[in-house]
Amino acid sequence: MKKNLGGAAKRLSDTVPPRSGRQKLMEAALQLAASTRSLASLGLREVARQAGLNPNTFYRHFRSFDDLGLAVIEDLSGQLRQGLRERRRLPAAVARLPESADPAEMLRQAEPIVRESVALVLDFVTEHQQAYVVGIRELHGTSPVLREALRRVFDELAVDMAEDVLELMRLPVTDPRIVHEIAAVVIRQMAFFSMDYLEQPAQREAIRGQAERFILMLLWGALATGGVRPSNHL
Amino acid sequence: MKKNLGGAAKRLSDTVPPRSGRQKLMEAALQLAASTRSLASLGLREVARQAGLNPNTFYRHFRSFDDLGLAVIEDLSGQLRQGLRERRRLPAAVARLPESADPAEMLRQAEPIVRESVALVLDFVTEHQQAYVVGIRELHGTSPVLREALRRVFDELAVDMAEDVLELMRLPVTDPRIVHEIAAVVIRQMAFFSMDYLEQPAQREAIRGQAERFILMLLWGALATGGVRPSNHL
DNA sequence: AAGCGAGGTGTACACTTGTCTACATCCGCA
DNA sequence: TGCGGATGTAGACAAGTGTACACCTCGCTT
Repeated sequence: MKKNLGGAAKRLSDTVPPRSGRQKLMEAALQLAASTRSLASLGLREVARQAGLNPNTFYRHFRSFDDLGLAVIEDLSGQLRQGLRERRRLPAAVARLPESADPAEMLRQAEPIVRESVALVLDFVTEHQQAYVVGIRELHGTSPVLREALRRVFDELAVDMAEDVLELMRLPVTDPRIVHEIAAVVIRQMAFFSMDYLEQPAQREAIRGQAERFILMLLWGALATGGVRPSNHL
Repeated sequence: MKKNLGGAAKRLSDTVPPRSGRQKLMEAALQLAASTRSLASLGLREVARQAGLNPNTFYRHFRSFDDLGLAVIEDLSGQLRQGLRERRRLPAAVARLPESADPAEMLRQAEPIVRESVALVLDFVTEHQQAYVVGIRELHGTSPVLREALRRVFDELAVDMAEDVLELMRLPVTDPRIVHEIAAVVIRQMAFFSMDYLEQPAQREAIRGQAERFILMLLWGALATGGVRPSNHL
């Protein structure tokens, strides 16, 4: 049993364009999880059936269900991170904030960037709806392995975002750890906003506004309490 | 079928110290869900076994699994809301913020209240760990019924909190909708912080600090952008 | 005192599940 | 040419599942 699986799992960048077996199973699992239940509680036979494959074929590619879940997450996280990074370069060219000593002025100019970023995230989750929903599910799901993996994905996103914010906005925040902390908070909150956005299409504009306001408020607070000395503008 | 359930459910303050049947099942489900899988994906027989009851007895009390889930959520949400409300009255007597035109001064005085509130929530989730974990799981779970129910629970908490903030802190925020919006954001974020808090006992003090900073930043931002006119202190 | 219904138990059936062993392909390489 | 490993299929097994029907036993009401 062990020999077959080990061999199959190790082939990474093989010539596998006829997306067969492994990939079919992963797609089937994702589709099923998005529409029915959680990734971790899927049935082996169920997935195989959906993929149009024999139940036993599963064993050839994955040794456990967490194994499948990890593969799916890894795959998706790659797509997601790359997708976000690609598009994020756009607004960077559009507007680069000048350094300013006045937080109010700075934030007024940051507003369009925030608006653009929020739109970017919401468009992205709309486009990859099922993958996103599954991801959120598993983030609080039952499998510690998947939880940990997804937590890392989110944290990577937060790091990316923190880098961008530092570079793009030149916020006068002294402690980079604080920036990362804020980024993590924003990412998590955007997870909620995104779920609302997907689930309540009628309220989309309102939710978008909430997200923008939230981020602006937080930036304000960050500048006031974490960056510049409060006495500066009081 | 309907008559049986209704009759059993209506007995509230009856002489039911022999917590029997329905309650046993609910406890079993909660315990099982906390340690093993999600509420919605539990087995009928599994729960009955854990409760030391015959599988068929389940039918006498609940007509479906969502039914059980709803009952559990309703029960817990009652406990939680009441528990929070009870304790929240304490700091109200301790420190009532004086009205002040200076946001910085106001927030400096709000700090202990925030600290106290954060401690309150974190203590509470620690005390009701399994119930809390299950709740979070189902908030993003597969059953739309339970998701909706939990969303409502969280929203009620946000309303409570908004009321308290308005009364306790006398924040000069004009639009009460904004207060509620902020409360909702804080509640959700506290959900994440609480999970971290429970899962990483070694980091507890750090996480507590993050939560406090987050709320203070947000309050700052709210005062600056949503409440008082920005020109006031700039 | 009789009857009724709520709560609880036992048994049974059809079905799904994970896993095992055995058999059939295909492709690359000696 | 033939061989080995990776991939996929077929059938079978015990165990677990949801549900249905029949039965028992209290506590109440009339």
